[in-house]
Amino acid sequence: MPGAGASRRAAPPRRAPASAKSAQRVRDIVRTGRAVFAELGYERATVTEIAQRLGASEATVFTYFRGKRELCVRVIGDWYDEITAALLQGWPHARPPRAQLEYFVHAHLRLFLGHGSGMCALVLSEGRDKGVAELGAAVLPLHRRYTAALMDLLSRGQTAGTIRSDVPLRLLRSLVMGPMEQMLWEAVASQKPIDVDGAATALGAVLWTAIAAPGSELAALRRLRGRLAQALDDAASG
Amino acid sequence: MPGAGASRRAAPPRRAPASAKSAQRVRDIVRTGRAVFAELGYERATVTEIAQRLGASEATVFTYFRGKRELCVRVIGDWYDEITAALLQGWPHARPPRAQLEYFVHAHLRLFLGHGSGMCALVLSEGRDKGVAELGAAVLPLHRRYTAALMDLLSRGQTAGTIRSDVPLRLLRSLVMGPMEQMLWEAVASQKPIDVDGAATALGAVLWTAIAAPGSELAALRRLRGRLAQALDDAASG
Amino acid sequence: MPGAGASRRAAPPRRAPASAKSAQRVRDIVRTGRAVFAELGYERATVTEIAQRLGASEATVFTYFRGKRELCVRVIGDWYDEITAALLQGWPHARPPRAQLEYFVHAHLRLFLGHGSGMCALVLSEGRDKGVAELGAAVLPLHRRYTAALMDLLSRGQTAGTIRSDVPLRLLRSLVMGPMEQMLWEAVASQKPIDVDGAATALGAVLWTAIAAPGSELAALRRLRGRLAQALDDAASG
Amino acid sequence: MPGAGASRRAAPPRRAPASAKSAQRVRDIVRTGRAVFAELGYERATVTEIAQRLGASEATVFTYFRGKRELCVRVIGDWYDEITAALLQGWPHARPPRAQLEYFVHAHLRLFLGHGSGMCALVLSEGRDKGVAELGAAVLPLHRRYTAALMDLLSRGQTAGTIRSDVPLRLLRSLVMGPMEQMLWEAVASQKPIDVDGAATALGAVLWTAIAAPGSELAALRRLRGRLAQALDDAASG
DNA sequence: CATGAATGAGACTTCATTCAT
DNA sequence: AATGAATGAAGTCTCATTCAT
Repeated sequence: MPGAGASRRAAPPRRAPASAKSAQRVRDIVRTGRAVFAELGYERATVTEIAQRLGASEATVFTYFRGKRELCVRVIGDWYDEITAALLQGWPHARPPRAQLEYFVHAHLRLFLGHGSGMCALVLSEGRDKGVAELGAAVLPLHRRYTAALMDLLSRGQTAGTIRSDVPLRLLRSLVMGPMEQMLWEAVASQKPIDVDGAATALGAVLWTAIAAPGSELAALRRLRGRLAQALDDAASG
Repeated sequence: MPGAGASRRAAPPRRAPASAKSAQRVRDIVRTGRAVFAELGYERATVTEIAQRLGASEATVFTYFRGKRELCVRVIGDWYDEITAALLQGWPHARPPRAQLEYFVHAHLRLFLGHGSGMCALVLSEGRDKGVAELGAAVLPLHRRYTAALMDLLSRGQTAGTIRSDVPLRLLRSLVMGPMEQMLWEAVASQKPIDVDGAATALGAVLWTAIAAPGSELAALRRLRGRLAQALDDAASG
Repeated sequence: MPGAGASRRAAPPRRAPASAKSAQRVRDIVRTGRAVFAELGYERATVTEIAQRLGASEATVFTYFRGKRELCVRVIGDWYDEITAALLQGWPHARPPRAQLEYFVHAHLRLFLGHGSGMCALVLSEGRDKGVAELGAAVLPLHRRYTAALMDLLSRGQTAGTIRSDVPLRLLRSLVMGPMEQMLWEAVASQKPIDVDGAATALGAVLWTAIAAPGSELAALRRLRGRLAQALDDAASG
Repeated sequence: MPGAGASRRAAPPRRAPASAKSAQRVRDIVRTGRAVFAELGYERATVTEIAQRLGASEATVFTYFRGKRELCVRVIGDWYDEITAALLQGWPHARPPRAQLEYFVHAHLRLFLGHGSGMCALVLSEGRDKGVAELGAAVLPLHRRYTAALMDLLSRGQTAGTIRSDVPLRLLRSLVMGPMEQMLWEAVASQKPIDVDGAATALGAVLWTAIAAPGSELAALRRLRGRLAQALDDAASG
């Protein structure tokens, strides 16, 4: 454990990214790192490769980042910043919930599949790897921030009565995000570009019917069935 | 019927697994490999670790498997054989579609989270890693076989009119599998055992409403209400 | 008079330290370097660390010193200048040899263990490292200068007859310095402050009896024994 | 009894050194490692160099040793085993204390300066390095074991009255070992072979007078003189 | 059949040092 | 005079994989 002396600096590895030049260098490295990580995944990506594409030496990368993992965290964070901003920028606040959901579905697919879908695979796969726990821990809050608008939409929908309230919010989120992730994986696996718009429209429609509040009679009947099932259970076990 | 899955094992590893002793050796390696891969993930698992737990030398592993990747494919295949068999064995063919769906949800969560959820993480995460493309390619048909019964159920449901037909079959599958995968990830990430039964029941109900044919549910519920009222009447007057 | 020691600094580092400002800069670097080298030892100390504590850039250090090694040599030289001056300043020239020896023992321990004993370890350990041969070569004359007063004392003692003359001067020095170095190492290794005064007093007494001239009869007898042993040897081998 | 050094090698790195071949390989690596560490010191020695001289790959070294540090500890331990055994093997238990001391001085110089004196510098210098704390910690008990016979000698001498009792045992040891270490350093620094026998004889004599009980020496010498005179008389008259 | 032993190919990381500004 | 920035050159260590016995 070299350098175990006294109070070394926690944040930057060696150089303070104060100047404009330095900041630009950091941006370059992050951009190149994104390309390599997206293309190869975390484990197969090497700092050597990143440095080569950057036209710099490996040491330069380590001048700005403490290591491969930190760079990857930064790359993912950077990407989330970007897509979160893009998501929010176009959010149709004025439109009805269903339109907002459709916007989210649309935007989500488009953003995650943009630029070769490499980042999608990186985030969805390595972000959960047990081998790199810190990565997962770093991704979680970013993802939460990214889905915050959706959660807000669902929550307000429940309050307003347009979205079903018989299901906890978290499950609603899974109901929306889960199928989308499936589609994303299929797209990534098939390696060929899919019709994002078409898929998004179809998915949006389906998801809405899945989470929308049912008609009043249907809702009442569902409640009736639930109570009946419960009563039967009680009678059977009591 | 373990090992019967598809046409894996295209070329024999190095020598033909002819004798019974050899077959037993293969089984032992696969079992040990499953433990190690489940515990550490693909990248962090080492052949050395597997050999050590096996009480054999690394070379022995390579006597029966062409390499780490092939062993992992075999481990996953073996596991899919197991859970697919378990899934089918208890399948309630005689019961109505909704019950079958609920069975599937239940069984799926239970099987994927069984024995420490390590295999769940392995399959869901590394199985999609771009770094090990062959792994993903090998997992896909296994997963298809695993979900075949569900697809069949959905397909027949559409034909019978109990499941909505306004959505292509593949999307329906995503609608079912996606939310479940979300739950699995949450369970894996939280590291603590969850109430599988409770979650399965809740999820089953929600998923059914999401995929059921709208009209059919309403009609079925109305019938239920009618029969219930009749029964009450009979009881009162009898 | 720091820096006056011997003929160090054969070639100017890079630019002539002409101005007063420059001289001050050199002093600052040497002071900071002493702290870092003392704390971490030669190998583990880094120019980066020194520059950071200095609040300057690494390049600045190289502006004034040809490299890490040269800086370290200078740091050690500076330190020797200091302790040599301190040693001589309080030297009790007027008092008898034994008192002078005791003063030396006292002062030596105090000086070498002062300020955390880091310099003690640096000089005793790294100063002899073969990996940094130049360091050892640079330290030797400094150490000689430091012990010059002791040598003088011993020499005059021999002449005066108060210190045994049956032992060459160099061996006498080892007889004095050796045990002290042992004590210093024990102190450094144990990491805890020792009772310097007590140890010095005890050591001083012992060392004096070890180097003091014996009574005349004892001395004569020792000479007799020596000649006898020599004669026996000659007879045996001749 | 080489190899008897405590329970080092807590867990082998990867391969169990069970077989004879393996044990031989370990011996070869340790021998080569000794040469390289002795020649270059700990920091400047590289595993690459060791492997090259061994005619093997670096990986082979790491197969048998967890790392550079562990190998160095083993090298030093091995060396101490050797010199401790050699020291004890020739120990003149039957002879008087002074002869034993002279034997020790002789043997110590010879052993530490044997084979190029590289190990001497390694042990004396790096063994105390703060940078490699584990090394120092590993060397200490070995050195204690090495000096155990000396300590025993001193202790018994005090009890018997032949060695001065006005000084604690530990200080006595410093009084003996310290000057010897000084001589060793001078020998190492000068890079040229010294007259070990001559130096040892001189040093032995001096050290004895430094630690012997004052009265006892005088008495012994008087007896010697008496017997010598008697012998001369006899020879003259006979 | 089993394996002990060896290793090639790299991965990540560190640092003293240079140079243009 | 000062330094921000870049890097060459090593260094330690890991592991899947091969092969002779």
